[in-house]
Amino acid sequence: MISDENLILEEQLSFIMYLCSKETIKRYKEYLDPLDLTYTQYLAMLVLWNGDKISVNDLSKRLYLDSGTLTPLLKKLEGKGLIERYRDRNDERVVLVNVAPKGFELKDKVKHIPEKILAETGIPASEATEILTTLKSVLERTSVDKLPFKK
Amino acid sequence: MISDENLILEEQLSFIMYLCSKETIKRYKEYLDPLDLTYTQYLAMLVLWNGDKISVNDLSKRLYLDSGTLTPLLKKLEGKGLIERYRDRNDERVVLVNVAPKGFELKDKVKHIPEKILAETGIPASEATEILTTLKSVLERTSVDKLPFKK
DNA sequence: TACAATTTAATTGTACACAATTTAATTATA
DNA sequence: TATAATTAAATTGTGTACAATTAAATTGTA
Repeated sequence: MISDENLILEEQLSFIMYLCSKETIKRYKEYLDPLDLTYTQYLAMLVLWNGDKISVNDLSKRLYLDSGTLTPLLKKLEGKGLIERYRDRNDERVVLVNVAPKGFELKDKVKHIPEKILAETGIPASEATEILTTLKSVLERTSVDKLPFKK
Repeated sequence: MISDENLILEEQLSFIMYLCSKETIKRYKEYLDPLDLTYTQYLAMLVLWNGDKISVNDLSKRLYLDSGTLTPLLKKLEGKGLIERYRDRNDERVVLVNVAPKGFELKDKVKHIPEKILAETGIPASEATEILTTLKSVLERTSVDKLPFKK
């Protein structure tokens, strides 16, 4: 039987997921601040480091972010000299992005952040992998749009 | 052996947690929009519904939000007539908050949202409980500040 | 008891996050 | 082929989220 009293903040899965995300991003902040990168900028760089040039549209699908978030974010990364932005010659609607030379230098500095944070928190890598699998499955079932994970 | 290629966006636990949180909040949005509540406002109301009056400071600890976020949010809830804000007579630094009559009416309308969303996503309640336990444990180990979960 | 230290909210400034709209370019079709 | 429909980014507006600072009230202590 579900009474009103079951509506307790700390028992809400959505709230705990929201806190896990926020607190983890705070952990990243400690490492990213000295590199003058925000967490979202770091995510964008992750995509760009591991690939060739990519359109804003494709990047938005990978990151689950729309152009309203990405456009200013990419302009900031461009302003720092980390990426290059330019219109696609074959389709002038499309804006392509790729890492600039200065952006490649950063990769080595962020490479070990995830391991460092896991170590800090004392979460064993094996457990992290398990949780990752679980949450990927949650995401698949929760995700609203037909994006990469939903496919 | 950890190569650069392990730095793949979709394999980052932090990113998947961030997506789970965002996508879940989008699910809530569908139910909260008609009630003119944002997700964060809903969280604040959850605390207020299940308790007496509370100070902004204590609320901030429950919600893991600082006054920079809470002050404008509470002013909005007050503007909608859902809560009352007033200075504590015994300590004028403290602002107390409680649900207004109009705010109580909303509780019945949000009560079943979490179950509805679970049903939509097809995640069984038993699995949700398991994931909740797992993520509470992650939060405890990740949380930076000495807040409720860290104790 | 004066005054320094602390506490509590509020304020300021930066950076998302996303819905809705707009603009420009491309594609589809009458 | 002219025009309607679609697509891609950018823009606009609202609402967090948080660090840093400020201002007012309270507490601690010399």
